[in-house]
Amino acid sequence: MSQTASIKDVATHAQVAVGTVSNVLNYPDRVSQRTKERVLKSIAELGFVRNDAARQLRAGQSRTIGLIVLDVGNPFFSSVARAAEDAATALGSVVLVGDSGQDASREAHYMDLFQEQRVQGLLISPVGDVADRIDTLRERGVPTVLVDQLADTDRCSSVSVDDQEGGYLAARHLLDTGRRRLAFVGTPSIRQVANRLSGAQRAVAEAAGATIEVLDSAGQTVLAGRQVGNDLVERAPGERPEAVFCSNDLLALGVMQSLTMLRTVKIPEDIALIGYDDIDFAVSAVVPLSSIRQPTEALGRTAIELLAEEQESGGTKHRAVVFTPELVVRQSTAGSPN
Amino acid sequence: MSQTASIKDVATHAQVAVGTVSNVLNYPDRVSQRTKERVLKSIAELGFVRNDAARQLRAGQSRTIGLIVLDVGNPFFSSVARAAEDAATALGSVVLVGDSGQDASREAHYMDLFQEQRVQGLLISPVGDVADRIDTLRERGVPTVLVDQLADTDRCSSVSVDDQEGGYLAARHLLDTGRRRLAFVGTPSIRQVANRLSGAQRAVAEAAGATIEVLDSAGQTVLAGRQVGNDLVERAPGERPEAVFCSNDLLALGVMQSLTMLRTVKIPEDIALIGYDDIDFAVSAVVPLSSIRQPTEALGRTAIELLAEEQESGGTKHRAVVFTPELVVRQSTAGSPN
DNA sequence: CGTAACAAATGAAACGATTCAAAGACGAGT
DNA sequence: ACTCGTCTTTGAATCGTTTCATTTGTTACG
Repeated sequence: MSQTASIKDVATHAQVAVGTVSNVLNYPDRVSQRTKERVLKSIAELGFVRNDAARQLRAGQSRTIGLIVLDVGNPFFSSVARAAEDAATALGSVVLVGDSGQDASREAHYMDLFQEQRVQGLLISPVGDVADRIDTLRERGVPTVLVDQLADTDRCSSVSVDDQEGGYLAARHLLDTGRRRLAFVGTPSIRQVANRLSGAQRAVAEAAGATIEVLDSAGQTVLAGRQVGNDLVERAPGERPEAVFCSNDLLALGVMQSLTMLRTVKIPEDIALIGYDDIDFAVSAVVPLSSIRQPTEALGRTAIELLAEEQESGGTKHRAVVFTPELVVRQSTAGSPN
Repeated sequence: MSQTASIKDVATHAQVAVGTVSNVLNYPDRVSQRTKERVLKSIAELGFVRNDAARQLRAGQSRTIGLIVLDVGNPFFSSVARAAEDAATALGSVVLVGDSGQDASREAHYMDLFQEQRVQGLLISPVGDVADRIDTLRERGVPTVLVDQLADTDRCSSVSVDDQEGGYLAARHLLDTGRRRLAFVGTPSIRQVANRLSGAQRAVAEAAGATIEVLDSAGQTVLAGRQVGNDLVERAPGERPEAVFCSNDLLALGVMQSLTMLRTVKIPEDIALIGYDDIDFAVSAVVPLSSIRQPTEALGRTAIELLAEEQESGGTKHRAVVFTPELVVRQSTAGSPN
């Protein structure tokens, strides 16, 4: 009673064989009504709870799906994670979320962990170069889906949003409102960020007399944004960009905090500001933040669907789903300069 | 090579006994340098990865700690979760996060799941009444720590923040700035929320001529807050409260969105607004949001510490750690009415 | 009455790691 | 040469499930 009862204890208590108890649990139809009742009663009395480790050992695979994100504190990722969880639950699986915090070693740590756990599959928004690692995982029968990053379809599946297009939309919008000297804030070592930047650069190249400088931030958090904002404030007014495109909303809100705290710079008159992701908090910012919206629910849901497809095909067929981002204009990019 | 190698395969390949391979992994000192090298080489060549299920089955316990929160999308909880993860990692454990979404059945689902996984321990911020369930868990050797809610110390340990005090601080602050007709927004069915409310009521009782009405929200999200805000906007101006205290910042930001969208109501002149948790986004809100700050990192870290204490004592000794919340005043509660 | 057909229940084997008592190897001391 | 002690290695037993070939029990039919 005090310690955990095993299936054997249940069998003894109900006076049946262990196989019968297992059948009651897994194939109730194979068992007669009478014994079923007896077994269920014993289970209740002993407070028996299946040991998942034993089950998994026998099955050779777990009912678990690993998800590695860049930052769970970012509403974008927590939204994707929740959608994935819901979709997985519907399939009888569970999602384990690991937070790499944009750190390659933490990412590797979680990959090791998930491999030891023999996860059904892996969803990952990678920091480092994980292509080789993913190949070996696939060889071992662990299908992987890249999340928020386009993959080579003959290596693995992916769900992503067209980041180049998103970057283009953002920069184009800033240029359309008359700004010429742009700045990009983010960590281009992350592929998604690099793509957003290159989209922005394309837009700049198309516009006469436009320039874009890159400000590498220390991370993609509110705090990192605040730091960049402080640097901007310290510049001579003429040296400041007319518009800032941040690679995500957290950064943008951080920049906004710094700029509005020191009352010298006005948004959007002096500096226009646009973010990326359109998190819930963007609309209620000091100056409501323009942003690029991504379909987070669709990303999470589709990731699970693709994983299921991979499993069915035995990891041979891959598919890349690409969603289109959407520009959301708010006050932070209103009007035109001067 | 293609499928996963077991310890037996490694043993064969390295021409040693399985026990030796196990020793290389767990007690390297017991093995001679030469065989150790040979075994490690085989491990690398075969790409062997430990099977956690088997290990866990033998050990009878996993290296996993379950954490059930009310809403991972809420930065308060993701911050607590991250702190707990970091503390657990330092102890060689892993935290699995389950999101109950304030739903008792989802909460029960995760409890079942974690019990099947034979987690080392459980951290939970409960929705429903889980006292009995926790008792049986303890009997089965699964220590539990209540997070963000005070527990009876002769039943289980807990880390919390004094919610009554927090509620008192918030309401008192509103009253001190001259407001008399207050409103409380939240879901008092959640214990924490109920405590915040009762603290606020105490403050109101102390102030002459002050009243507080309770607006039960559908959840504790930005969306739920927006709904409440819309209701407020539709009231005749004289019917509106002079100050609103929301049981968390998400709700407060939602209310703020509704109020500022329709330009008729001004914050803080017409309605003052205060939230709870002091999430990162509070400071960068349209009108910077006053709030009650809670020490999230300390909560997460301490939860893990208490769990360790429970484990050491065999679940016999319990301790309740209570932190003190702190009032953070910003523009949303500035000045006084009229 | 014999037996075929089907349903229900049985229990040993397997999954992959860890543990531990026992055996083996080797050198030092007598 | 023999014994003792230390260090290494061995391999069977174990954890709690699921699976599946067998056995047992029951009913139907010729």
